[in-house]
Amino acid sequence: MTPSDQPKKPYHHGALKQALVLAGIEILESEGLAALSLRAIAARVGVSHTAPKNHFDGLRGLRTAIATEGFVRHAAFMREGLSISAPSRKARQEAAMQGYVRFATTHPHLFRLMFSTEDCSFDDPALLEAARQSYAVLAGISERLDWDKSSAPDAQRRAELMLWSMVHGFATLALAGYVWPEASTGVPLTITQIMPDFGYLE
Amino acid sequence: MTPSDQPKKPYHHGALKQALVLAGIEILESEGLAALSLRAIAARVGVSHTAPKNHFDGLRGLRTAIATEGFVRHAAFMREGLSISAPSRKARQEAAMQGYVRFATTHPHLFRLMFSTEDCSFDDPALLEAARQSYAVLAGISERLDWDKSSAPDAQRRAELMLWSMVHGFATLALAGYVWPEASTGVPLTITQIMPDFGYLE
DNA sequence: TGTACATCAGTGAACGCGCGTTCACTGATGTAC
DNA sequence: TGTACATCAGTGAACGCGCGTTCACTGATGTAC
Repeated sequence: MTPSDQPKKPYHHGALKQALVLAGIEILESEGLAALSLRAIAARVGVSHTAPKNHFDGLRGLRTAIATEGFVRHAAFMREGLSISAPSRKARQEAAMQGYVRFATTHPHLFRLMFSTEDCSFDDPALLEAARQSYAVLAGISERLDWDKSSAPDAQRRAELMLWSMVHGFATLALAGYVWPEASTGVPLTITQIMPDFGYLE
Repeated sequence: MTPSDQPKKPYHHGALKQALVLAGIEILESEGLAALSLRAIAARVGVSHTAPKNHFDGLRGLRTAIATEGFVRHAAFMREGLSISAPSRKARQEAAMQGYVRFATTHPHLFRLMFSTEDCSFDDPALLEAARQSYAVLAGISERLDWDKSSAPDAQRRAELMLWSMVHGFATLALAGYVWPEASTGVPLTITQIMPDFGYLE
């Protein structure tokens, strides 16, 4: 047994950047956005609270990186739904939107961070690319949607934004606990239950 | 000129409770939610930072009162739109939803506070009542909406929640700057431009 | 009408807390030769 | 292969800041008689 076989705690972490992001997500899940400080994240990784400065431009940079990972998982939730969906366009549409909502309700604080101008820098290239991947999934299920019998040149983009608004609003209101009491009375409603059946072109 | 005619700064404010709420809204408009502290609000009114304790149960209570006033104004925005709208149901629907979005974009931080579980107590009776008034406006424009040709017993409630989700999602995404770049390319879209024409029963 | 007294509303100093930042430092790693 | 040196990554103490809370207080108001 050579000395190199002995367990040693390396001075350099090696993968601190990713470890900080994962620790940040864990803190979000268990304590919420307000607890997401540089000191708390560093402490969870077991590192000095000044260490993140070597990898991120302050708290805002780290939060942006966490939101980026959030968008990656967000897209994965929707793709996972699609992967087990029936092949019809309506079924795929429902599957993706249910994935969207399920992500929000499963990771409420991460979801909030992902859309918070206050906490994230939306001009960060990595964040934008990850967000774009989420949008691509949504755009995919709104193709040739016959939502207003219109063939205007921007019909596709309007349909995307309509579906996106609906599912995002539903998820956001669910997280807020449906502020208006009337909205949550009676049987629980799902995004599928409130989605109109738009039909498709062709 | 009697002594009582002289201007005097009364020890008791007289309307401190309402003054604190209004000062809080002003701080939200100019500095955002993070700046909304007890000390900042009290300083703006010109009062000791411990004075609010006599009227509110801490920062959370004051923030809840501010959100309550927010819902009052939110409903007023929608009603104002309705008051100058054409009488057709479609026109009224568009007017109310435009009012919803206009409130959000005009008062972004107040709007965020109103739907933030972290900052407000949604079980506060005054908040609930004010929120209910906003919901009543939305519910009014979704009456007998023929959105899915369905006459299921919960059709009305589902229609309300669908309209609410759509307009709330649109407003929220607008505030987030349409995180996905593709969504904001080309001509700017309004809630009216993405709203399907659902038609009405009867 | 006047007096005594309880209650209400606001003061201001002090406290402890967690925060992000700065700074001089040190150990680990990479590279030129 | 070895040496020198620059750079990278993380340390830990110290700092100042704004925060909400506590506390003893005082001035203003209301009420009982």
